[in-house]
Amino acid sequence: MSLRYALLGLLAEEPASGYDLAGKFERNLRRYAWHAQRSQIYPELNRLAADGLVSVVEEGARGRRAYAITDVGRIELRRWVLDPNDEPVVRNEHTLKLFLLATLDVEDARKVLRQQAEGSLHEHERLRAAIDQADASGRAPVEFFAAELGARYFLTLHEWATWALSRLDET
Amino acid sequence: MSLRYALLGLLAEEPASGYDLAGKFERNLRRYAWHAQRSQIYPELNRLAADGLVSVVEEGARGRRAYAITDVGRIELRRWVLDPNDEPVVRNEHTLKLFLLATLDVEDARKVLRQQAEGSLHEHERLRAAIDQADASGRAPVEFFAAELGARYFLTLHEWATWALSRLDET
DNA sequence: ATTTACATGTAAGACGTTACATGATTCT
DNA sequence: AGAATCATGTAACGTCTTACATGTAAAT
Repeated sequence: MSLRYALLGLLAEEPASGYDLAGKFERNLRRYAWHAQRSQIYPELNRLAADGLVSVVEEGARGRRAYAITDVGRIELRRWVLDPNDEPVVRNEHTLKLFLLATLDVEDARKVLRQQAEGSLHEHERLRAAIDQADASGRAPVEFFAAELGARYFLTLHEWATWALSRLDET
Repeated sequence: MSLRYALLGLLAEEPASGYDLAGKFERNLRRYAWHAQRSQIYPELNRLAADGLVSVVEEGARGRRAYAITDVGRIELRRWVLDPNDEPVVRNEHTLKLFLLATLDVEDARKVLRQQAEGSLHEHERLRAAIDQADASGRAPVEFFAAELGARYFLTLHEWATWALSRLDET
């Protein structure tokens, strides 16, 4: 059911079409939080509309339909975000591969860990620069909390990969 | 197909039964890398055996069957782990909720962040203690790497939530 | 005129969850 | 003797992916 709330969350910021939302998933969510294809988004939007959580607010060119979150949708979104939810399920193929590196021989693992250490440091610096630029322009801080978490996450990944490399060197 | 490789990776460490593997998922993978239920693990083990990637190495009490990875399985596991695979898909309900914090009002956001700061510190300490214990008894690298990244990840979450709370207090 | 981007969907099959089903062994 | 844990599975249902299907508007 997370897809439903991801859509509500994106629509809570501004009205958007299914096509727009697919772009938002791609740009803002898929690397850290959630992924969805268009073929999943369109039917779910129709279900959300049928349930009264969103409504069509604009019909544009090429059959475009822009949706907005309703008051009922906002209440339901808030309920879900505030719900403590222990034991959330995580599926991260990238992290899984990092764990399984330890099952390969040392030279294979070293090579990939070096790439990982480098790549995550680069991602960290990219996000940090974007945050600093946004900070300077004096925007509302809460909008950048997610970016800050991303930056810290990639730094942690970098440090972990470096640590894992040193562990492999010990043996 | 990730489940298949998660199983191969765990079996690359040591032979195990489906029941054992469910425990390994629960303890080592589910919070940051991958999750699987027993009802998914047993059929997949049978498929892996049929494909010659694992084999039954022991039949014990209560119908227990321990599997070991085969040479073919090891080759296939290595191929998958080394495969670059850009754009891996992430689904993390917890992170999604953190991203959607921006849609709540400040008091609600504070509430979530306090829960987050407390919960992630607790998880960090739990994992760090488990690592210290494992360090003393010399456990398998896969479990060790997983726990270390988990511990670092939860500490990062804790620090981020604390930072975000202090940011909210500033205004 | 042609290409690119916009725009919405359906269908088949793969993957994952929840509930159900069964029984053996160990611990207290 | 009873409870907890070990141990393996199936069935129904829900979610997600991949391939297919269709057409419009803007840019070059």
